[in-house]
Amino acid sequence: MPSPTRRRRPSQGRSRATVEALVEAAAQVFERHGYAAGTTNRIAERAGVSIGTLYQYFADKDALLVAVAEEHLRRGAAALVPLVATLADDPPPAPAAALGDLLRAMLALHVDRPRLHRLLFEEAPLPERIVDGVVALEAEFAGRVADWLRRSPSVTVDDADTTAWLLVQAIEGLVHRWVIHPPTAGDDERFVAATVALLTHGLGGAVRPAPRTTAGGGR
Amino acid sequence: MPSPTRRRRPSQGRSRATVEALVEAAAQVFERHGYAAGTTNRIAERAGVSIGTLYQYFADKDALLVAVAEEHLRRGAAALVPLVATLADDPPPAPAAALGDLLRAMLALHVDRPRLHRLLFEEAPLPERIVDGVVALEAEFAGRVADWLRRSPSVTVDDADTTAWLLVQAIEGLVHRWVIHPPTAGDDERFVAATVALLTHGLGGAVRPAPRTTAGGGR
DNA sequence: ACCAAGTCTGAGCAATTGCTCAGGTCGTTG
DNA sequence: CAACGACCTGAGCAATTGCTCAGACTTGGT
Repeated sequence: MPSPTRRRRPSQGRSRATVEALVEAAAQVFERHGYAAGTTNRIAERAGVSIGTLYQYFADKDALLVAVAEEHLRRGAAALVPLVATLADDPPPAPAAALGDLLRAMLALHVDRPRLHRLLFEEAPLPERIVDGVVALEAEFAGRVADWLRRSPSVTVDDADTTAWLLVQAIEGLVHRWVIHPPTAGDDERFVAATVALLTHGLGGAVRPAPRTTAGGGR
Repeated sequence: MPSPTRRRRPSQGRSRATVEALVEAAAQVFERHGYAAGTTNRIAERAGVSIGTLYQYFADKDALLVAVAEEHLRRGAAALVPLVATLADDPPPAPAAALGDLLRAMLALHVDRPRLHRLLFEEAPLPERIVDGVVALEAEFAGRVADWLRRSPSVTVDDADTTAWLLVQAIEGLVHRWVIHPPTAGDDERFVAATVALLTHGLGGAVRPAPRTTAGGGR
């Protein structure tokens, strides 16, 4: 039984290359034109095959989108799952280090094709199956983060579950907004430093080495 | 000269009511069906007028979307601008109170029609004029927040500008995600409390009344 | 060389949809 | 009442687009 997104299984090397080219072309066309204006004819043309070939491997336009989303998700999970797993280490990783690593990993996942992820999960009509998968993955991450918060001696939060959810959502959302509308061009480390400081110490954070005892804002 | 989004200016009371009904119908139809599937015929039907009437007041489908966006923005600005203005008070408002007020105001703006704002600024093809307006408003807010951070004696951050940007984006993004995918149903105060705690004190925050003096990163 | 299965082609069908326009209805003014 | 303009109607046009199908080309095994 073929995958629900595929119509025909490629068996020879030639057709496997065709399918790869189609998924890549779909990602490019969707990224550039959006979902509605990303026509199947354009995708086939971009992939260098005819429209008939496209419909031999994909049941409909949605199947193409799903294939792109699955590929994107696969890469994201591959990069983040091991990182999140380290939160279970003993002793638990320090907040600043852990959050910085996560932020840098998320940034790396979004530097190229920044519009694609947004398109996949906000603009385009992904089937519930995929959306549920993402929600489940986020929930799993939040659960592991909550455990980590509870096990960390330097962390004292009232509501570990809600705070963990906030952390997961904030990291994902802020990285997104940063890569799409950066207020200052490209200074990624500045973004990471400020975000880590905000999340670990809040507005009272960023204590400089040996600060004056007088009151005074930063800088 | 008519507004660029309008074709004909309504002069009598009857037609003004028609235009209002059309904008409201467009908001409902776009919210329910998305932009692409929100057909102009359906909007006209929902508003109780014929398709011809719709095109007497709106040049094209985009003009309808722009009218909805402008209305939405008008309400948002009306609710948030006065709140942000209080950040310039002397003495500066306490972080917890100010952030809590902003969060509650944002929540109130999104409890009904949670999908609409997302659709307007993420799915639909808004003209640059509108997007630039939003970016400018966010930038103005971030500027006022940065000033407030610098003037607040209890706040010590390294990079007030970047932190202010992070606060604005985090509040907007987290409220969005909360109203669309709340992990636990509807406990808004819990969300506000946890967010305020995270943003003001970070992971070392939420000091319970009379905590022990034992080790702990808390402040 | 031959053939069966795998692979590819692309003109065109069916359905959707944004939008027009010729003509109708209603309210207001002289 | 008459007439003018504001307002409204809705069948249908033009263009787009997802997708089909009948047949041609390629490959690999015998």
